[in-house]
Amino acid sequence: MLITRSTDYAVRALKYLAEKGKEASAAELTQKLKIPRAFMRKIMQLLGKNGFVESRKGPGGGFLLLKKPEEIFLIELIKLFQGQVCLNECVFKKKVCVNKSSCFLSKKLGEIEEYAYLVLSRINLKEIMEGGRSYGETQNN
Amino acid sequence: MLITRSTDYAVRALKYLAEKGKEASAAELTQKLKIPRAFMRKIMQLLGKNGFVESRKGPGGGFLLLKKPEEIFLIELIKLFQGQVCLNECVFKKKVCVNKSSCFLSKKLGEIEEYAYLVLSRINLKEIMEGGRSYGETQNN
DNA sequence: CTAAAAGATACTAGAGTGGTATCATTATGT
DNA sequence: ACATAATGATACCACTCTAGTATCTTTTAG
Repeated sequence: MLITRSTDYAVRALKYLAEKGKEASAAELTQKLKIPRAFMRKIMQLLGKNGFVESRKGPGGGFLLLKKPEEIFLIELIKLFQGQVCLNECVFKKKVCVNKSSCFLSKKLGEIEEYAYLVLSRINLKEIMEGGRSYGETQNN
Repeated sequence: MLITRSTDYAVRALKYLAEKGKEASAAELTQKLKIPRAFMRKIMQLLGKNGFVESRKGPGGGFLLLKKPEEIFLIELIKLFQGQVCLNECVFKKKVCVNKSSCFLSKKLGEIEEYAYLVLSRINLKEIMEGGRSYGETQNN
């Protein structure tokens, strides 16, 4: 899949932090974004380890956004939560044929991959926040 | 994933049948294409049920291609072996957000999806056969 | 010192993919 | 008629990935 729930939750959480402009705890994120708590915590930990947010323990602690929204690109989050995006190999996890250079089908799939990679590389959090007011504000699953 | 092994095997089998121009048994396909026999049989059965090939039981029986290579589109095989391809919903199985109309991210993912769908819809077996001589002739996995 | 937070880590459930196995059915050739 | 060679139908298995849970430890505010 192009985007998994983990990546999506990460985007929602970062968006929330960016809009709030202040620290927020996992409990708050859980409540506001209606994401399972334990899952949210795991996601925040990974975001913390990778420099997207800073964490503070203890009462009143929580997570603080470390980057500007325009510096956070979707492709980074996809790589972080769904694994390395290696062009012409695993973006869509195709295992089609060994003769990549000469195989027509592989070339066509590669084109799709490149297009996807390009689009995903350009999307940043700022755009997501501006482009769709509703993103992350409602959800059913 | 964009293309699974089942779909890939189906393409290889159809390509083989098209090149041979005559009936071939599952045993022959298995041997020539180096695809696990039981798996190949399952794939051929599905191709048979869906009008791509005709099957003949009994000694000397096998499978005969029913369509012209240029009439077999990759998207059909993908739908058959990987499920319905519903635009803006399941091509990449994204479950991102409910507000599809207003969500920026969903729109962008939809663009990728559309592009992929378009490319896949245009690829037919004839092109695959002509475009890459090596397709299906070697494989390691 | 207590409680509230995050850190670390291990575990579980369900779905999808890739593949196997078995028995039933049909057709061929002698 | 009969043995055999083929497909049809169907059930099952192993592995991986995603989504989510649970538990125990560490840090820190008041």
